[in-house]
Amino acid sequence: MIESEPSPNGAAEAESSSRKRVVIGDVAARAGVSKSAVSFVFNNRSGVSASARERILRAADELGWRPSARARALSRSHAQAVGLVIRRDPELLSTDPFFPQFMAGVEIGLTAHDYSLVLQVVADEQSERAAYHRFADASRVDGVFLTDVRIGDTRPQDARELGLRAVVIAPEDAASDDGVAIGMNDSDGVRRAVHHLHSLGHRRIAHVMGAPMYVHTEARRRAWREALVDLGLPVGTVVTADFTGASGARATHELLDLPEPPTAIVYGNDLMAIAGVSAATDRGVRVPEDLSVVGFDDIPLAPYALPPLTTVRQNVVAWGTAAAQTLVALVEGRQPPTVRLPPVEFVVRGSTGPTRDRRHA
Amino acid sequence: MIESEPSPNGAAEAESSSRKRVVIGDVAARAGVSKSAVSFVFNNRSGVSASARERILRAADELGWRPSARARALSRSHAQAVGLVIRRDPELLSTDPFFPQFMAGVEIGLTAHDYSLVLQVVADEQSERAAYHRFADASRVDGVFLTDVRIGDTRPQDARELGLRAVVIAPEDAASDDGVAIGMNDSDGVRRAVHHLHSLGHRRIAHVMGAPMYVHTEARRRAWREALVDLGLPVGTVVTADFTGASGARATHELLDLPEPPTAIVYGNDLMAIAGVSAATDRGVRVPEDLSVVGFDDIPLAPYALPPLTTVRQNVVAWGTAAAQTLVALVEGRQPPTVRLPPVEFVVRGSTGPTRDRRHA
DNA sequence: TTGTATGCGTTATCAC
DNA sequence: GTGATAACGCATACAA
Repeated sequence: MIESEPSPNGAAEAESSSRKRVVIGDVAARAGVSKSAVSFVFNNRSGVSASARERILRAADELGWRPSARARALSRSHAQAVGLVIRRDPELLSTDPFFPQFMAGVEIGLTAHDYSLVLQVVADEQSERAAYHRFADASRVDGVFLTDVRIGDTRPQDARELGLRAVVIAPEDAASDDGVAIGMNDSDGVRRAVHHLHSLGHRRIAHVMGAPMYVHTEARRRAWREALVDLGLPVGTVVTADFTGASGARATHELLDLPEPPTAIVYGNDLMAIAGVSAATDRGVRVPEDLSVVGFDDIPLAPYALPPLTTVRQNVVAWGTAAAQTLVALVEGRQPPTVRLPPVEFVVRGSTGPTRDRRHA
Repeated sequence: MIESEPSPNGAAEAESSSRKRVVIGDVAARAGVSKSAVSFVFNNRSGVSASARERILRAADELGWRPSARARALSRSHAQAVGLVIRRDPELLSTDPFFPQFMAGVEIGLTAHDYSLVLQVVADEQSERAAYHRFADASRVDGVFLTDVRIGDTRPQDARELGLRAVVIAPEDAASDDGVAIGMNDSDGVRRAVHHLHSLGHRRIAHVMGAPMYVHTEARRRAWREALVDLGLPVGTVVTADFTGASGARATHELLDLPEPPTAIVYGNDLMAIAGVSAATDRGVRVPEDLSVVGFDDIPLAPYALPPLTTVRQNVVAWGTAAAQTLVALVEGRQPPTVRLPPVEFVVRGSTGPTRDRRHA
């Protein structure tokens, strides 16, 4: 229970908004010790007797004092905060289930260490660079999360040059050795999707990929391709899209216009997949009778799509927590814990089904 | 273009990660002035000659110096940061288009003033209170945004007692006088939805509302009711849900089980509406032939739902920007600008249609 | 314009 | 090992 009401014996002058801020000296005076003693107690350092510690804690509690993050940041040269720069088009930002979940997970890891998360949402690359510079130059944060990693991304090096610690969130197999990485496992989900489709009898399995600049886009495409090869299936057509609904619909039309259209499509995310179903339906192609569709993300709407969407689910919250723990450790100069991320789940719903010949068989 | 490469004449010792942090004194020395002069220039204050200003800016640029947010925060007793505490269930968080867009808008308003946004995602009320206390006690932020305002919410008062400025984001008509508010205009959108349905011949128009604790839930319900009354229509059935897909589906079944089921339903958000369509379809009720459906939010998926969803769109980004400008002004003791928010839009798509008798007429 | 005190903890140095 | 004292971090406010 967090209560900051002034202790009854504290003082009658309290409660007025003009109450002076309680500072470490007040606590020290009340406990009859020096400021350093108070500081030591609040930083879990030895050198304070049990009785003194007791008095100090009580005094602090009675006065409602907590160390000022501002003063602490200055004297420690340490912001006790980490940053997240999100570069996304506004439209994509509000569909993407990644960031909200990731941030929720990050908080779990940060709150435990009393770190704050400083957020910056930007629209383009120039603002993104500026954002990292602001973080570093003004010493607002000690480290940053790097998400949406792009091919040839220089941010890991940039961060290092700016003196920021960084944790890269990227597909495992794309994780370079530039700094510590939290590995996503997109490939596994896509592989399972392809295997699932194969087991339903599909042989022409296409892929609609997202914006090609991202390493996770490429990771998913590669996983799709490799799974097909492993299964001895022909490598199907891949169409480049950009994760938006409009692009997913367009890509779907392209695929269905082919002389030999696919009987199944693996999409780079749920939004494109659902838009793809919509596009297919518009032209009389039924899902899943004529076309099976697999998404990626398992957005909360996926079960309510018509038909309910078969898709890949990852535990993004767990990544966030792991990334936060890692970054805090890095910032504090500790060895990052080895994280164990939960495996991806493949969720079979109504948008995938047996090929026509199988069904008739 | 933001570049922090050490000036060519800067020093050869640069680039090493062990470079000492450049401080204001270094800039002052290089420019041959006092620290105060440098400070004045960087705070746009008079008292520095044009030539000195010139030298100072050049020196700072060459050294790549910018005032440290940490030191500035301490000496100004001002964090130059504002906070946003998001309390949401993980599931709802990742569907809600509100927060990403709101945050994107907030950034626009904050970046202009060089403020940072500190974010905290929490799961329950106790953590929420703790989060505000942490913000205030540690002086991490100067003000906060209060979103998802609940009925009988004490956060405006709490914030004041904690010494935090606050901007409340709530429906216009629910805005109390506890602090400054940015008025959302949910009512207008709902009213237009009801009028739209009425013009299509609907007379039994139900409402599926979200979690009843929020003032915006209630604002939408009231708007629905008042619109019906204004039009001389009977007040339909209202079912309480909680903004999740599951609750929307359940509520829809409840409504369709009525002896006289509605011919149209206005939902509190798009997720429930789409889940409602799914539920209706499952039991053979066709949308829009047998049932018209209106959502709220216009999520990016709305155009790709089957059928495409008729819904209400608000410019949440604009709110965010307005809220940020207002909060910064408040924090800096200025008169908040009068904001002019764009009106809501009502987007008619395929999920609403004429009633059966109209169509046959 | 400049020197200097100030904000508030943290930490190195010293004394017991 | 306990504890106190003083310097430090860095920019800003205010008197000079």
